[in-house]
Amino acid sequence: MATSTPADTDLATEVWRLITDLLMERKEQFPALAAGLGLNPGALHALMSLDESEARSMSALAGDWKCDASNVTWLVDRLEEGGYARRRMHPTDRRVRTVVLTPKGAKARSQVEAKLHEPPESIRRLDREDLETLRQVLSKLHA
Amino acid sequence: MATSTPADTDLATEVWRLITDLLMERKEQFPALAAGLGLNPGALHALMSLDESEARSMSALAGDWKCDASNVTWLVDRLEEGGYARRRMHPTDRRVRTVVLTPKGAKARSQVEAKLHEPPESIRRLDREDLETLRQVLSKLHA
DNA sequence: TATTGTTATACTCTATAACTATA
DNA sequence: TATAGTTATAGAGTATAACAATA
Repeated sequence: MATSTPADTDLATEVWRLITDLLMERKEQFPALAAGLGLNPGALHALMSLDESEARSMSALAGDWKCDASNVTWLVDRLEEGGYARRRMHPTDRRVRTVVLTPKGAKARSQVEAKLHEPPESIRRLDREDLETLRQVLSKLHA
Repeated sequence: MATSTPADTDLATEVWRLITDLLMERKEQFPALAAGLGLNPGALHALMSLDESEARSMSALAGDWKCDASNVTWLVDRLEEGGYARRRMHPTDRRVRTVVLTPKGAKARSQVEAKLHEPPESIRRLDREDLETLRQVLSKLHA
C-alpha cells in the first residue's frame, strides 16, 4: 500500500527490535538461516556468540553455551569446517585453545543479525504515527 | 508498583497474545513445559496440535508435523505412554489408525496453552492506557 | 499394484567417561 | 595431582528403506 520513507524503515526496525528484545529469543527463521550456512541451529547459536577480535577458550565456551566440553569440540569442528572460526594457541598456557571468528564468520554473523532484526511485512506496513506510538509504549518495558 | 485490576489483566493477556501471535512461535518455556509432562519438545508440539474430538490419521499427522511417518509412530507412542493420546481404528479402512487426545491430554494441552498466553511481568506492569494503546495499534497487524 | 503404518537401520546432535598433554 | 581439550562411546530424536496388512 503506502511506501516507506527511510525514516519509517528505521522506525520499523527499531519497533521490531523492541518486540524481539522483549521476547529474548526469536528462534523461528533460525533453523533455516543455519541451514543456509551449512550449520545446525546449535552451531549457528555458537557462531553468534563469537567475535573476530575477542578470543575465548574452549572451556569458557562450554560455560557460555551451557553444554559439555566435548560438544564444544564438536561444534567448533563444524565452524572450522565451514571456515567460520578457527582455533588458536594460547600465548602462555599450551593446554588451552582459543577460538575466534574468521572474516567469513564475522560477515555471516552480521548478516544473520541483520536478518533477525528485519521487521516483518506487517510491521513495515504501519504508518509513522503507529510506529511512533509503539516505540513509545514498548520502550517502557525496558524498565 | 500499581496493582492490576481484573480488566487490566485481561488486557495484558490480550496484548501479549497479539505479540506472540505475530511471532508465530515462542519456543522458550516450551522445553521446560514439555519436560514437566514427561515429553520432549517435539512430542509436546504434537500434543498441542491434537484434539479430543477430531481424529487424525497417522499420515495426516505426518503432513501436519512435517516429519516422516516413522517419526509419527514414535511420537504417538510417546503420547500413548504418557496417557495423553490413543490410537483408534478407522471405521471403514482397516489400514488406517487415527489419533485423539485422552481427557488427560486435552487438559494438559489447555494448561500449556494458558501458560504460553500468560503475559510476562513487564507487560503486566503497564497501565491500562498503555495496554489499550498497544492493543489498538497491534490489532492493525492482523490485516 | 498402491497405500498405511510399523519395524529395522542409520545419521545427527548431545552427553558421560576414558585418555593425552600440559601445568 | 589437577586442568584443558580430545577421543571413545552411548543415548535421544530424526530420517530412509524394507516390510506386513489391507485396499
